[in-house]
Amino acid sequence: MEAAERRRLSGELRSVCMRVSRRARFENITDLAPHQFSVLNRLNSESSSPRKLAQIECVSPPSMTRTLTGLEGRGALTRTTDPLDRRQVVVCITEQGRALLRDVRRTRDEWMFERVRCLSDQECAVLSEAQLILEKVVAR
Amino acid sequence: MEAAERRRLSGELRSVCMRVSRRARFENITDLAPHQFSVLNRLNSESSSPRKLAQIECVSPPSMTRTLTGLEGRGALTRTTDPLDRRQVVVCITEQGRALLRDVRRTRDEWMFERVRCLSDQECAVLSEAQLILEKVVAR
DNA sequence: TATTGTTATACTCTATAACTATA
DNA sequence: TATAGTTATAGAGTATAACAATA
Repeated sequence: MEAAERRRLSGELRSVCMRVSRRARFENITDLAPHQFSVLNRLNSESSSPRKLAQIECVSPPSMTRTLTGLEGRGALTRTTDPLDRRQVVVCITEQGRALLRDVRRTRDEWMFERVRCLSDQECAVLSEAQLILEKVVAR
Repeated sequence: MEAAERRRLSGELRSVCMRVSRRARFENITDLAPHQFSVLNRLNSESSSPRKLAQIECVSPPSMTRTLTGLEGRGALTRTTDPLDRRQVVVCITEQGRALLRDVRRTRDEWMFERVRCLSDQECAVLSEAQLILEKVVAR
């Protein structure tokens, strides 16, 4: 495939991915803000500290304090002092937090599934292959 | 393809589209906020009024006023009174606004193209088919 | 009186700077 | 003195309610 054609494809793909993303997010009011979801999602993999979370999320420490306070107030995470270095705080997701995360994912996925279920087997096969390629694209 | 498998595919696809979207947007500081881009993009197709824009963008009229004031201050659009109904304001994109829009698109598409250019012809063919299917998905 | 757009005001999320506690 | 986290304060974006201009 020529470079010009690839450039056109890139633009179209980027555009359609953004529209899928936008609709899956906006058409489902999950009452969990994007930054809250992102932090909770991160904590689902492993516990962390406010500072590390702020760095990973590219947000200032005070902003992260606020985000954590909100999630803590909803029982989605706990903040405890690190016994080895009492300056640090250990942030852990709770079972309630995990449940919240599952709800959000389910709601978003539901939007997509409603549409994918109407496609032909052949179309699904193409999307299945495409998904693997896009994983490679986004991994870089 | 079975429903369970389709459900899995939907989830994976939704997730990868969101990651593509996020990276294409965040890794390019374009100095045009998402809501500004969206409005300007709309005006690129046709001129409109603040009220119509607020409805289309699902935003309150005062918020739209603010957004328009910001874009007007940058010379990206003009606001003129409609001579036929002097209550209404006609919002038009300027040549400077169109140039701004092109810049943002180019920067975002460049991120995608850098990755698509490294794929095989076969992979591009799959993505090309997938793009058309996703257009159908997102149109619903 | 109804409609369009803006201003007034408040709430949320963001940031930088100042502060507290610990190392 | 340096570091982790929070509080103080200010700057964008959002909203609803109140207002001015026009129909």
